[in-house]
Amino acid sequence: MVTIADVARHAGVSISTVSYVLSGKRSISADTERKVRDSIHDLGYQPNAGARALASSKSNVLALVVPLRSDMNLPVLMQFATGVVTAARAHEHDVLLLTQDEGVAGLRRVAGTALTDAIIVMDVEQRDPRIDVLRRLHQPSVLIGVPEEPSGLACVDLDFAAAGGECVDHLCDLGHRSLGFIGAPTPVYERGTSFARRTLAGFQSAAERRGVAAASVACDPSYAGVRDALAELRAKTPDLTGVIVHNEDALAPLLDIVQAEGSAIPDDLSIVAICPDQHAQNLPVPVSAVTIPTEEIARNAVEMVMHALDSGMDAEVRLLSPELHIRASSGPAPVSAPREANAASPDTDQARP
Amino acid sequence: MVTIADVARHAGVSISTVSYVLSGKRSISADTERKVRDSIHDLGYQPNAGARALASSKSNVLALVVPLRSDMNLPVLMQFATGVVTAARAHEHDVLLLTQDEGVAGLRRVAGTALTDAIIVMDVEQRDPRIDVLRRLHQPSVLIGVPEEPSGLACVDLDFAAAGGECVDHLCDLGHRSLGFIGAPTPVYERGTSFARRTLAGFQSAAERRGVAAASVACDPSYAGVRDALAELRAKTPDLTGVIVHNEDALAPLLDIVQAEGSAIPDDLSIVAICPDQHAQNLPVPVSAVTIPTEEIARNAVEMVMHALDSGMDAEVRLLSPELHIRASSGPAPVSAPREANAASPDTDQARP
DNA sequence: CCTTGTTGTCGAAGCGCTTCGACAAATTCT
DNA sequence: AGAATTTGTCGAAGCGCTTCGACAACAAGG
Repeated sequence: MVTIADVARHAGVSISTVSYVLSGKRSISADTERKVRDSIHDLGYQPNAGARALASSKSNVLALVVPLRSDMNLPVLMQFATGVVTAARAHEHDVLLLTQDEGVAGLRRVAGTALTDAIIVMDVEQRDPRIDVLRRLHQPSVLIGVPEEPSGLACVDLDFAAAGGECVDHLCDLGHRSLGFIGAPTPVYERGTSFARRTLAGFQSAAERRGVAAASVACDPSYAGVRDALAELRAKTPDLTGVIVHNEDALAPLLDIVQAEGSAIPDDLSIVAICPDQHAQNLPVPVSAVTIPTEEIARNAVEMVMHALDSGMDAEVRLLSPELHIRASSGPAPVSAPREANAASPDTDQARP
Repeated sequence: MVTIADVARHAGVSISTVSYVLSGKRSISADTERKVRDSIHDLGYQPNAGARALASSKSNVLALVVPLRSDMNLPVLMQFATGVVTAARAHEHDVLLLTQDEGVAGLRRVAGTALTDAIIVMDVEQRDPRIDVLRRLHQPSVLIGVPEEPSGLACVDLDFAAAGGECVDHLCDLGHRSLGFIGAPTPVYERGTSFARRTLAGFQSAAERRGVAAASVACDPSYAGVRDALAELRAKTPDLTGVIVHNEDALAPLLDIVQAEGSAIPDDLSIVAICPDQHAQNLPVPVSAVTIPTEEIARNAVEMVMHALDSGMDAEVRLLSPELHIRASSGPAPVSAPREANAASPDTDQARP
């Protein structure tokens, strides 16, 4: 193994000089710098991470906590994770992967042993037991998601409430007066998962604002689940003409089911989704969707971490604006009710779920 | 920050004694051990990872390289990743996430700086440029997947060739004489991705062994892609009655398309998949499938790494036996050809793609 | 010309831990 | 009983790096 001492000897300078060439923390003459860099290159020197961490109290490693729940959408998580890694590498940092099931102990461990410099947490719940721990930790942290009480914490996320609202507005602008919302599986709401609740709230308040009928259901990621969800929605809102889907796994089944019953999209039923863009495109009917910009969220999270690391933490809640991409799945509301429903009272403001 | 010196003082012993209590590398009297453990607990001592790594030349961190390709199935990768983390934690190790796009440089970096103790690489290609680097690295590594020339390397994977064969056997045992294979997207094969090629090879040789007609196609993960793939398969093998799908994203579309054209599953067409079990279940028709045991593969990979770490590397290729779960999507071959096809010559051994 | 800075380099003191050799004390063997 | 082990503990030497203070050498200011 080549050490900094080897480089110093080879270059005919002192160890500290080599170190300063590497860190740039003191000025070095052009001549010396060249000699040192040549030696580094010739010897193939790579500084030892452990020694560095010990001496500088910086590990240059970020912890990333990913949920391990079967009801989470894995592709989205994976996109986040790789996005975080890519962004972190751009700032000379590496990423340590932690799973949810280590829970609070995992956070304490990586921070307490100084394995990492900072922590990024995904899939935050409204009242998450981890946020108290994070506040106390002597290590900056950034949440992807927004808890009920975000004071003192840095958070990034898509503005899911606005996203829900934007979908409602889009459909209302097309003349729809009766909307349904297909959400995540029930446990996701019961846990108080931040993004799921915020979208639903955004949907509901926008529907109220626009004065349209609105109903919402949770939905299991199976064909049966989607079938039930759609049936329930229609029971609650008989003249349903527009559905907003915030559930990646429900999208494909929904399209099938609707098609199988002989309804046309968007002529009989308009569909708008909230999901990664790529997902909305590769479906038999390209689906209008509010993009979940996973990469951008990841990049923001890393930038906030880096900022916290060198200028001290500030408790910012950064919500990215939603962006609606209109495709073939949404269109003008049908003139008469699409099914046998009573088209008489189109804007009965329905009960919320 | 509490250091080992604080603990030693608090317990009234020397630093080395505390260290030996922690490592168990020398015998300690029960009395001393208790005192030390109490002090550790009272002070909330957590050893500094960097110092440890420096002194012991062990970082207790594993690198995991995940592919970042859009044509890879993300859920499967995510399952691998969490499986590796969970298994690693059971052995007191953490996992550093590297993405493919750092390539060979990433491997050199983590090994050269002693950031990690060992490397696990996913999505290996037949002639992967990384394997040469891995061989030279002074750090053990385990591949998930099997390259063309695995000598000197440790590899784990599902026995995809056997999996392909098992699917063929299952269908042949049910009386099918004309089989199709729907594979990954074309680029996956072009890259020489290990698992994709091995499955295809297993399919082909089993079909030959059983003397049945067989055709295979690559398939894009979109409805159009699947539609084309099915059409191509039927063109090559007119009296097709059984399809083997090695492409998670093609499964749901395929079921739709078949259903939409009025064919019954499995009465007109049997379908067998190679994918994670969970995926095969949550479909409108539960699909017979050879499980991809992601967690078990991950566990094996970590165990091989651990073994290499304390007993030296041995270049084992460990292939896990496939396990077929029979569900509703596969059944006896129809007595007459299902479509307008010529049922005359059922075992024309078709050309391979 | 002497002070006052600047600039570039060096030596040495850690950072917190592991581990080796030493060595009393306790145990076992002749 | 004395020699030979074994057991439990300690001191100290690193591991490879960062960083602080010191200090020549040289430039600029009065």
